[in-house]
Amino acid sequence: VSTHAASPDLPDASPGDRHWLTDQERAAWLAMSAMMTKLPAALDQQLQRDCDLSLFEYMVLAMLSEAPQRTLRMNDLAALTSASPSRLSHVATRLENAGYLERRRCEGRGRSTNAVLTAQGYARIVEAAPGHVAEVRERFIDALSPQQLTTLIEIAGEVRKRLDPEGPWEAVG
Amino acid sequence: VSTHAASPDLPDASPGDRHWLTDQERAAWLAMSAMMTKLPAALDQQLQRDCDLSLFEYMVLAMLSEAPQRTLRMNDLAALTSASPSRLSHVATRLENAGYLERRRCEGRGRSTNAVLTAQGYARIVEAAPGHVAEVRERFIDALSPQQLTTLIEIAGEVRKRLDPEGPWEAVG
DNA sequence: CAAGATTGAACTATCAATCTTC
DNA sequence: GAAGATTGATAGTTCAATCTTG
Repeated sequence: VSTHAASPDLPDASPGDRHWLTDQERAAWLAMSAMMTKLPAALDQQLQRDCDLSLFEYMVLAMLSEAPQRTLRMNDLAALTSASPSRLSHVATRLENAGYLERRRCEGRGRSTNAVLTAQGYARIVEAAPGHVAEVRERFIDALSPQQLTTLIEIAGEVRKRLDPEGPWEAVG
Repeated sequence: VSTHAASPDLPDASPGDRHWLTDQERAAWLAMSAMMTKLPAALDQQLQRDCDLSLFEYMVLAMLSEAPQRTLRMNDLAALTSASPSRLSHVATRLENAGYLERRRCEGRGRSTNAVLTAQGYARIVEAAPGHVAEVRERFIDALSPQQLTTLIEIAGEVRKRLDPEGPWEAVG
């Protein structure tokens, strides 16, 4: 019992068991499940080993490095990194203590906070990027054909609609 | 700087910056990244809210429920759930204390340990399954066409080759 | 009082070290 | 001494509560 009925060779499988997913659906889900677990783990390991950064920390610094003025509102940064406000806030505290970013209250109209990448933070991401990108290529991108990449973009788009009832602004970055 | 060059409108972008990934590759990676973060989070939430189980705990119980004798060696269970031995061991301790599984030394030749699902554990997974499967359908499976599912299985297979140098035994379960 | 953001407490995962068995 | 498995310490995430501003 996970996403389908118990194995038929089990003598005491519940009689009411039905197939919840077809074989194809089940295969897709299990494959996706394994990939979602192992791919981030592999990228995390490389970053920890070579750069003493987590994948999430990398994402935060990277998104800031690409933003105009290297600045983003905490709220937007959370959305770009798919993180909860709480998670981002904790990590921002660490990154701020490390000297990689600064937080400033939005002046003028002000209930929001800006995160700004420091020069040190920019140097850090520039240093870390090549190794990370190489890992993304080796473990992910280079494993796939252009057509598979295209389909994957479609797939992720469809899934996002189911996860974010509210709108995708547009392409990120 | 994340997986490609810094934005062109940045006055002080490093002159040596190059495109690390093509637009398509970058889009695929960012889309995948968001999906890998949000999909497990959504499934976790449903299970926590309705069943007081984490997604990983669910997977552990589910894999056991499908195994012959509802029994698996810890090592195999770790592989099936894409977890480190350490992670599985900690969770097994919790699940054992909750009465959902038992651990027994493999008798006869014995450096390995068996995890056995209890009747209580089986009841738990049977109870949790419908809600979980409904969520998997709503957030993932039903968003995709059969063709997309097929491609996704291929994609995950290719990526797995890059992540597990060693062999995939065969279809899981 | 709602939105944006942060905090502290409880929980979970990861890493290195350990223990046992072959 | 290596494989299978576990443990304890450390680090990170989540949840609920809080604080501030419009």
